[in-house]
Amino acid sequence: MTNPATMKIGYPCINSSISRNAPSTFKLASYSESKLVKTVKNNLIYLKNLLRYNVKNNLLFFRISSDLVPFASHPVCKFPWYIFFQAELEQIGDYIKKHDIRISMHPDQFVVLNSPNEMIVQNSFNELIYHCKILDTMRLDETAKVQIHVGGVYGNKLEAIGRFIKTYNKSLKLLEGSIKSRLVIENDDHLYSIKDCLCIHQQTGIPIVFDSFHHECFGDNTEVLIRDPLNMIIFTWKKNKDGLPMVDYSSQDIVTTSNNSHLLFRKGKHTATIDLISFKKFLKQTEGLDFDIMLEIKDKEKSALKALDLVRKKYRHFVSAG
DNA sequence: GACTGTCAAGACCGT
DNA sequence: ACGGTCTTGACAGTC
Repeated sequence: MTNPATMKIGYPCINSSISRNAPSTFKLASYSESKLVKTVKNNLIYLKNLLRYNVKNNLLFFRISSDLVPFASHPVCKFPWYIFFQAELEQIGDYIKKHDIRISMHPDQFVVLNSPNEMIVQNSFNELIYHCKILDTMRLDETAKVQIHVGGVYGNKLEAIGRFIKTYNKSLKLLEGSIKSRLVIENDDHLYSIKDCLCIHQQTGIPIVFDSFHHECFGDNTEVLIRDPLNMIIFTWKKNKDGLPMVDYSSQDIVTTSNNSHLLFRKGKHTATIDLISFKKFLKQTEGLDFDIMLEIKDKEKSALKALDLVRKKYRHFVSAG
């Protein structure tokens, strides 16, 4: 049985029921140190409010926004924000640890470790260093992960995978911070499948995040199995070191087409809110497997609350017994 | 106040 | 070689 006492439910980056009192970022052209300090200060206040909301509502898995410190990995930023805001970051870290909140971060598509272009790889390193610096300064352990996609294919997937493995095994450990121990890879929707990620795992030991939506989109799957691939990635996580496996979940937007009477998936589109019938099916298919789940759905915390409610009802006997 | 173009960054695809 | 698209929110400028 999936254990509702350990499974954590969360959502990424923003919460639509918590208002902001100031801009979260600004344009590069208007960069200044004072603007950066002001913005980060506000972002940290927002993050604290958001975490308090999450604790109050039992949403104990959260993805911290990559925009916490705007332009942190850009050459324009020489400001040692991690020293300036050290006390506040530590304080947030203490709160996270106190309430046992699971944390992840997800750098944008610009992190491409297997690019043939050295500059792009270097920029990717800088971006990873930035992400880890946040988690390190918060003094979070290795269960707080930074998830990325494998990258491009460049006409030869085998070579591209080879470059990824070489970079991971040789270069990443030379970088500062906890990058190598925090990095995890996620299957994407058209280039690297779970199978491809497993191939990389075999030669690196990198844990794999299972994205159910990308898995459904990948290739021409007519009948998509969830349980088998999920079962395979679970063993890529070392429970004591990495924590529970992470799963990204979102539901397909189903649309009708004019020239076809069947309902078709429009690949890559997310629904506005969680489809509880699909989610129920997902829970049924994954019964007995232990993981934390991140709901990547437009209305963020609202869907997470609906999902939590469903899980609680489904496992009422467990919760009341435990 | 509403609307719209634009934003640091990459890869891929069709033309 | 080049522009559009992916995806996406929110800033910033315009009316």
